[in-house]
Amino acid sequence: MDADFFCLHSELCKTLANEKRQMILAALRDGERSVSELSERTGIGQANLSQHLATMRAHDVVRARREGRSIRYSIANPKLIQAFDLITEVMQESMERRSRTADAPGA
Amino acid sequence: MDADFFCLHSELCKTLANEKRQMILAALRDGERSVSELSERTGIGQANLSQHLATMRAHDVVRARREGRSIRYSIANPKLIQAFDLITEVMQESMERRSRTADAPGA
DNA sequence: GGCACATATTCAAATGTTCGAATATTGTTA
DNA sequence: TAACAATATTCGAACATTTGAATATGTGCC
Repeated sequence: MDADFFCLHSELCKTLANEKRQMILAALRDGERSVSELSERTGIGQANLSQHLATMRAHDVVRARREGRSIRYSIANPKLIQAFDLITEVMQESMERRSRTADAPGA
Repeated sequence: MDADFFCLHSELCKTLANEKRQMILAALRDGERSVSELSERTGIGQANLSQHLATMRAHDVVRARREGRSIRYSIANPKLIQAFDLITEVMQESMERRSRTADAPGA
């Protein structure tokens, strides 16, 4: 595990670490969507959406495929969904621990 | 999944999405370490290390425990290691695909 | 070709992150 | 309690990210 490894790894993480990109990924969870569908579903404006999609394409997080007039995006690797869900679990467990600690009589 | 969810989720991701913090996590993988041990292992300076540890503490990514003069850190939730490894796999698969594509005769 | 539609790119301002130097805090031990 | 060792915090400068407005590109259809 050299410096390069951590650099690449954190680049990929950074790609996932953005509220809007997460909304986009969530919208892509159950299948391909066109940019305009994504815009409707997420409420993100056209330009910004396209920018985020470009970032994710560049890091191989999503795939683009033209179909007629529109371009349909999908999640490139199902493991990304697993990772997303794992982080969700960590988040929930940490919130549970927090509320348990706050409720504890000794605190 | 509301806006809050994505905000929290991406906050946690952001905490992981940094080269140095990843080095710290990797150094904590196989057990507790004091700050000075971490500094030696990772080559990160004291102040900066402490800043990153504070960020990770704030997001419940690591735990701190005093032992004698030093403070020993550990990873708060083993699922974080799973997530780290999943992202590693995604990264590797994406690199493999890339080199296969580059080598492909049709390209 | 020329128009309309869908998506991408460029630009610049606002905002957020990272870093080391300096300094503060806090437990431990004498 | 004073001195020390270990860690934490504050500050400001450098750098990176995010955003919408404007504009460009590409595609299908007449």
